[in-house]
Amino acid sequence: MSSCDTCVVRNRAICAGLDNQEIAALNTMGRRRAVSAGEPLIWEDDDSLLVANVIEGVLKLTTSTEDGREQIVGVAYPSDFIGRPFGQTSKASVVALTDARVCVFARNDFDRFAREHPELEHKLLERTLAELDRTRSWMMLLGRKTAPEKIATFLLEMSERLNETGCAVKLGPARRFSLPFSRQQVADVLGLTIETVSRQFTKLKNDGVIELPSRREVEILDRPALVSLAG
Amino acid sequence: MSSCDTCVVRNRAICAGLDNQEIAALNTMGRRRAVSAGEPLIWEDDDSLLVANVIEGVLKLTTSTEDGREQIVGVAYPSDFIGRPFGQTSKASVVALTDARVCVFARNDFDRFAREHPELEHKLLERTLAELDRTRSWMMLLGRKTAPEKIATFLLEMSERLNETGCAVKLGPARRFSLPFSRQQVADVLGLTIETVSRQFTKLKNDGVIELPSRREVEILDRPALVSLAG
DNA sequence: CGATGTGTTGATTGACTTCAATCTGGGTGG
DNA sequence: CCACCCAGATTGAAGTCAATCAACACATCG
Repeated sequence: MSSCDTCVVRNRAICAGLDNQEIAALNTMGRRRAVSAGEPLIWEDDDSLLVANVIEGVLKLTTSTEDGREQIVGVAYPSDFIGRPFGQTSKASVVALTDARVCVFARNDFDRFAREHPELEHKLLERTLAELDRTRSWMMLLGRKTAPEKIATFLLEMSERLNETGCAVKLGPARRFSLPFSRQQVADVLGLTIETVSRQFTKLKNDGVIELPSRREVEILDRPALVSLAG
Repeated sequence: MSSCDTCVVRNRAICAGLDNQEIAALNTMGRRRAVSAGEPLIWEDDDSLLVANVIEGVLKLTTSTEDGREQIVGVAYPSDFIGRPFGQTSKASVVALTDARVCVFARNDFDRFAREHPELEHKLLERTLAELDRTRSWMMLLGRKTAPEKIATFLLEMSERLNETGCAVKLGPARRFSLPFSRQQVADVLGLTIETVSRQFTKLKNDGVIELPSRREVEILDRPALVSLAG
């Protein structure tokens, strides 16, 4: 009985496209693990001992300065791959934002397996290239955009990313969604302070661009306005 | 007569480790191209038609907003790989900062060749993962560091990167080097304005941390101070 | 030697942060 | 059941860092 058989991200994760024998081999190497909200999975600057596929939930990748400033450098959704294969240390911490389930592998085992299975490495390469693209466009946001632009861009990105997590069918961007981030975490994504995030949110609400049914809920009332604000 | 035979980055670029037959095949696909300082090689949002290895010189990867703000999202040195394989469009422009020589491939050809040569894809994966690490640590700088910290971090990174370009032997960081960037370009790397960059440079000079023999030259007088300022 | 592009320096402004007070809502124990 | 608690969020006032605006310096090149 293979747990891969029942895996909901089986067709979207890097495992997609592997044959039954390969899946079976991967299955013996990996194991499921639950990570509850707030719990860390990987520590910055630690030896890179494990890698994983996200099955369910959302996790943040962060780097910190010695004096405690934090920057969220990536967000992992279901079917995303996390950890640092082929490297000695992990340059970012990984912490669950929501309760999550992941499929973890010892990095050594995974590295060896990947090198023997070019199709898997290719999937990983495609994913890494896409992540690099996304990360670079986020650099533009961090370096050159104003607070209002950052918030607008963030909300648009959220409304897209949080909808992909469903099924294979490509849905449009969500009109209403539940943020997996606290205000502080939004600030850590955008390179702002919690107060600035709060102020910008209420401004958008007062301007009739969004509605905020609860702390974590966002409803986009005027998407074109948001797009125009995103710069 | 293969031009790869005489290639100075042959043992550091992704071509390293390929056998003679593979090198010969790559050689028929690629061609050398000179790019003079300021000349673009790839345009943002254009179809991704070519990829390349940097043989000599330094190039910048940039993204821009509609209203002309620019952010440098990466810098490519000799032996680095540029362009977007396995993707329809390039998300960043590539422009030469200095006179440069590159070895370009039609993306189609390269993609096909790479898929048939797992060792090459593996090299590319390792490179892409390393670049992602570097990019993420730059996000921390952009989002959370102050102007003095940005400048100090930048100078330290320059003193390291500009020395790796030599030979395979691992040299220590350079004490003195020539920036491949104008003040405006330094600003575009750090998410600052040209005036702020200039002021921070002169402040470091007045504090005896660095010397500025000419506009492009930098000499590090007090590295520990710089490390401590980098935050 | 002027012309032009690049860099520096100064004065002022403004956006975001910081500091501080208050609010809110979900959970708990009396 | 509801008063209380408390972390998270909002709002306000004041401060600061970097941007902007503006003038000038310097080098390179016809």
